[in-house]
Amino acid sequence: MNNAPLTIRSWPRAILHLDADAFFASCEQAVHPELRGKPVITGKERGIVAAASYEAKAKGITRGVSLHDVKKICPDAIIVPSDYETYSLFSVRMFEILRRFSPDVEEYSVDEAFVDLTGLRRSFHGPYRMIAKKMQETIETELRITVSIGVSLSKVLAKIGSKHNKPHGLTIIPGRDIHVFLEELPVEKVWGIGPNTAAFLGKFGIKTALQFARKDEKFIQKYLSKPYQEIWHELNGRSVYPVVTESKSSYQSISKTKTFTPPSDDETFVFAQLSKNLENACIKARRYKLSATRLILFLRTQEFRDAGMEIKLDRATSYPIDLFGPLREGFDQIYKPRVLYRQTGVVLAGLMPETQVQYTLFDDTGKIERFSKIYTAVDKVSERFGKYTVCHAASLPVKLQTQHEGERGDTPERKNELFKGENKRQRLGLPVLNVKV
DNA sequence: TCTGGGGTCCTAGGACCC
DNA sequence: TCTGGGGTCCTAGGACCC
Repeated sequence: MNNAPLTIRSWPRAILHLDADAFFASCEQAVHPELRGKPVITGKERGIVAAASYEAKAKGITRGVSLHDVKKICPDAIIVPSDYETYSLFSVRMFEILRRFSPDVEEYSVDEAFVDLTGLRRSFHGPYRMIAKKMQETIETELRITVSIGVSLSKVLAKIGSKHNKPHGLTIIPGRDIHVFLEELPVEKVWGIGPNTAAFLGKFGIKTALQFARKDEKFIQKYLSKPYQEIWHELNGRSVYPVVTESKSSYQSISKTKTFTPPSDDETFVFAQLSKNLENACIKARRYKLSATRLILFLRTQEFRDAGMEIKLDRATSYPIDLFGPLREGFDQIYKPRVLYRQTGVVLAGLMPETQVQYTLFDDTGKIERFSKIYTAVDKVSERFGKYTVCHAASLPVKLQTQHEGERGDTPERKNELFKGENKRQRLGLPVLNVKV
């Protein structure tokens, strides 16, 4: 569909990439000053390290380490559960600050952004380094977290820059210095090149990013597909990837998965997990006014073997009640008794806008309308009183269990004068502050 | 990184049509 | 019955990202 030929954008461009340092842990330290300077780890709810503060990293803690091991490596580590609501508020604030400098801000992930600075030197009366420095200072003083920045001719190079010096780094890679930064960089560290492609390139003697960038175009076109041709151009300072300003408004697919410990072979429990996945995915679909035409479900065993199946729906829907039948049928086909499962998952795919759903003569439109009313009401209740105030009976075993464990609910927590009185729903309406420079 | 949770895009190949 | 050429749509699966 999107088979547009590769185009190189006008150049030279000035692209900035910003990456927050140890984001989750930094947010915790910003909100709780008593944690500053201490080894802080988030991910308590999962049992493995989600983020580690630089103090913790210095003691040898890395992402993914089990909390059990953390206590051995670093007994004084402070372990807290991840608080996504707060991190997301920091994230919004961070993007807001960037937009004071340029309207061309891409919110790439919760802790990363690209900004197109091309042409801004004039209005800021100074070099790109100065603009970047100012952005960094503003974020660091207002939010009390640190960020690392890279500025170069393309997104791929800007990313290399922001990673070059962390934390609190600011790296400019001008065209004439590109080779300096690529020389020592293993090719698999380049954004978009994974272990598979790195292994393939290795067969041609390409080990570093510079060796890859220096290959001639004929070679690139003969052996590599479009994404890698694009990366090749970007590494050579020719911008291909634009900074995408529009915020995400739609989805190709919506998935919900859940890993549970310990693994279980209890059929009712495993199905309840799946059923909760389905309810969550449907809630999200309804929030974006999307309906699914395909339902994918899968189970993962303790040995990481997946069993899954895809079901085509004869009518697009976002109501669990339409989907429990197919879900159960699919489940019965892939579930094996006496096998230990550790994860379930659901994907809603083939999404289309709710308004475009076609009904056939055989659909009971009266019934559909009633479902619509019921779920509108359910969504309202959830919004006011928290998720899962109302849930389907099939998901009940999970709900009861998590209540028993005292799982943290969705109650908005206000922890800091930084976000006094704000919660997720309000944050979208935050005023945008203007800055004079 | 022996393994969280949520996504995207691209390509090849089959089905079907003229 | 076999043979061409050309196009579209859809899907499965690979590869990567944070």
